[in-house]
Amino acid sequence: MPRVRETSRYQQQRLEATRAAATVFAEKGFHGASTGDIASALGIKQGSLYYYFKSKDEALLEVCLLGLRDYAARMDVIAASDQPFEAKLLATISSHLFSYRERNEALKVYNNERLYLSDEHRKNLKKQGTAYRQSLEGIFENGVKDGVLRRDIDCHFAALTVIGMCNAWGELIVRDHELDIFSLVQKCTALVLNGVRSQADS
Amino acid sequence: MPRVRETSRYQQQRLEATRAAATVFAEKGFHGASTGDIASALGIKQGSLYYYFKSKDEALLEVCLLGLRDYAARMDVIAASDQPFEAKLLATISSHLFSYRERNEALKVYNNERLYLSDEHRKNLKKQGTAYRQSLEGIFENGVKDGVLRRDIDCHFAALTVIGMCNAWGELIVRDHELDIFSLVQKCTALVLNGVRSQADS
Amino acid sequence: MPRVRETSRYQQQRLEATRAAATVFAEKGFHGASTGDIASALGIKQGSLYYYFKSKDEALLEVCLLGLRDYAARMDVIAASDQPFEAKLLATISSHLFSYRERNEALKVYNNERLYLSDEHRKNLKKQGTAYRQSLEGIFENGVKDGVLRRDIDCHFAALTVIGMCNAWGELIVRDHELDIFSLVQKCTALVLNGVRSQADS
Amino acid sequence: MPRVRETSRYQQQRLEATRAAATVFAEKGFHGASTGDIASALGIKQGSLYYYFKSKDEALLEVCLLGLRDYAARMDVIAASDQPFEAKLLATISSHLFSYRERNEALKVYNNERLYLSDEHRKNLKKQGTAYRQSLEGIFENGVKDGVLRRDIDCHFAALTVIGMCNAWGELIVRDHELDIFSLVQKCTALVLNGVRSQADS
DNA sequence: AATGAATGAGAGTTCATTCAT
DNA sequence: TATGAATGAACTCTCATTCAT
Repeated sequence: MPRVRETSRYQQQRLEATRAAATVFAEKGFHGASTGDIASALGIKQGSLYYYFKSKDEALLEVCLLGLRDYAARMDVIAASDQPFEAKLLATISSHLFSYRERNEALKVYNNERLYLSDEHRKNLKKQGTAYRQSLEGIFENGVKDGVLRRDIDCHFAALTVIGMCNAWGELIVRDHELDIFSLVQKCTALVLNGVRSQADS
Repeated sequence: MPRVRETSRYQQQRLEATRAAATVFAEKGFHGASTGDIASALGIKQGSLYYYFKSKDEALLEVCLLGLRDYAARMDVIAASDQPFEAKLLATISSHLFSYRERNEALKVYNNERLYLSDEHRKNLKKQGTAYRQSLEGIFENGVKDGVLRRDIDCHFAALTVIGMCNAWGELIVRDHELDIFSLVQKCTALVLNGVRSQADS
Repeated sequence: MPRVRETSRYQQQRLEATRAAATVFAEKGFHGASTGDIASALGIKQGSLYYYFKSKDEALLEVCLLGLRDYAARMDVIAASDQPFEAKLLATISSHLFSYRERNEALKVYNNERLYLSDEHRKNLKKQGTAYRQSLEGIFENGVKDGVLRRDIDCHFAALTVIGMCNAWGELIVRDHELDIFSLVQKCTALVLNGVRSQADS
Repeated sequence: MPRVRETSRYQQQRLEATRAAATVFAEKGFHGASTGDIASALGIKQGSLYYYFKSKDEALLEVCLLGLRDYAARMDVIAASDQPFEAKLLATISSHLFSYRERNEALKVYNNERLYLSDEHRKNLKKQGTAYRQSLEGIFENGVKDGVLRRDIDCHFAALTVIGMCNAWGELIVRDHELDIFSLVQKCTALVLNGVRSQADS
């Protein structure tokens, strides 16, 4: 079998399979989903799945990678730009929330199921996740340095909170296809920036 | 002669079993955890678990109920009190985050695994979850009415976001036993109230 | 524990337990019935059953013995009497069919479940069953000898057939409590004696 | 490209599996037999059995259907023919008894274990069983109408008795592979027709 | 005389995985 | 490129049985 697996046709099919796996894992969870479920979603037979993935575990890895694709990279671009803090924050939230739409359910799977990966696979992923958080943390730190943000802000805490908030909304985005993400991004950014209290009060 | 399964000894043991199940489900997920895992955590044999639960599904239900115990009730008390908005918000976040400590990992399990409950069991739970969100939403609405909160706040959005944030932090609380929750509560409340931007800027 | 098990009170209770077991075995079969089912039918707890039976197997043995009680003995009496063949046949069928009413479902259990007894227990029972058939066979042989029965009758076959017929009706008797056994006995006897063909024809 | 489970190879193997199940159920009863027993009899591993049957219950259903295959249909043919009563009776008994040989032990299983089928499966079977009895009853009724049978015959009773007798003999046929069924059929028919009493006597 | 509690063996069932075709 | 067939391990659940109380 001469390098069939490098064919672009093969890669195309494999991506389809990964997407199907993402959908199934997102709905039933990694352990709750069977290889048969994924095969069904693809319209092939159970055994045939192994033409695309060496194991169920590898399928999960592929889904996670798909979920993260461009994720950290975009974050770096945002962090490196010389926009003001507000714009960077909005870009971050926007990038994060839109991922949930574009990437099918892969990002949700990454969030919820990645800890079921084999140790080896998980290590590789971890780097990217950490990089993302650190980029965001850096943005906050710069915001403080520039005097745009309050001085007593805990940047680590703030970064984690933004990510957590985005992931919480991500769950709802995946579930509700009608949700207007543009307006959601606005609201999230505004909340993080200004809080809910009326300015007069403070 | 008290009926068997109402013995306080029995109920006591059953609670222990529920706690063990919470720990195991939190770590491995419902489908990833086996009844053997739960039994091991309890120090009994696998089959003996069925003396306390009719099925694995019932165990999950009990864990979810434990996670929600007093949850909505406390929320009602907070909502009904005549404290100012800030105090209510802090009380809510505090109640939510401390639940993650007190209740073992049950609340985390409720958040992540409840959708694997049998349909019937899930229906019963749903009410309590909805009630919680509505209480919180009411608090925000009153805040707006009283002029404490900005007029353009979307209360539904705000309530969901606060819950989402708390749950995101809850994950970390469960994972890191050293985390100082008091300070976490302060930071969360401050962020939601004031946002991160320095006042001068706005 | 000084010979409590010989108390007549104990024996009384044990008989009750055996009857309950008969009912349950008759309905669900030996393997389909659980010791819990029997205990429930008796109104006691599962473990308590072992006060009356050393094992489930012993319970089955007791039920079979109950089903056979007086069974072979009555057959001997009938065979030894000097009534004419017709009377003996009617007595046999009558004794057999009424057993299904009187003995609760024990005789049905004996017929259907005895082969699940442990080897040792089964051997003991076998004697009684064989004796019954041989007695009946003897009655037929005498009938032939006396010229009451046709000469070309195969007595072994005839005996087995009568027993089979009675057991087949026994199933229905157990199931249908309204069945009029008197008239059933008449019909069965008549059929065996005269067949169904109108006399003119032969 | 024929659908998978309709392959003749698959159907062939499934029939083999059903036969194996019949043998095992006949010997140990439905509850007493394990799926492992059936698999062993087939020469495959226990789990592999589920490639052919969705559940043990379905296996029982298949066995029952096999036991009844052509059963009612043959009865209809016999009833519809214009042979004299005697010939119809002989054909019926012959058909019934030979089924016990041909169909492996499936008919015995149908008789003894069908009540352990799930409710739904049992309903479907019931029709066929009832049809058989009614056909036979009709034969008797015609016999009476034609004057071949005695006028006071209870046709319902007679039909049930013949079926019961055949089933009783069926048990022995299954157990004893040497039994001469031709002669058995003769004896059964003669007994039902003429009874055992010598003609002079009546 | 009976029970609460536990056990361990075994059942039915599912499923990831393999492999010849 | 995909499938039919099979496997073996794991899992949930049931149950006969034991025993201290």
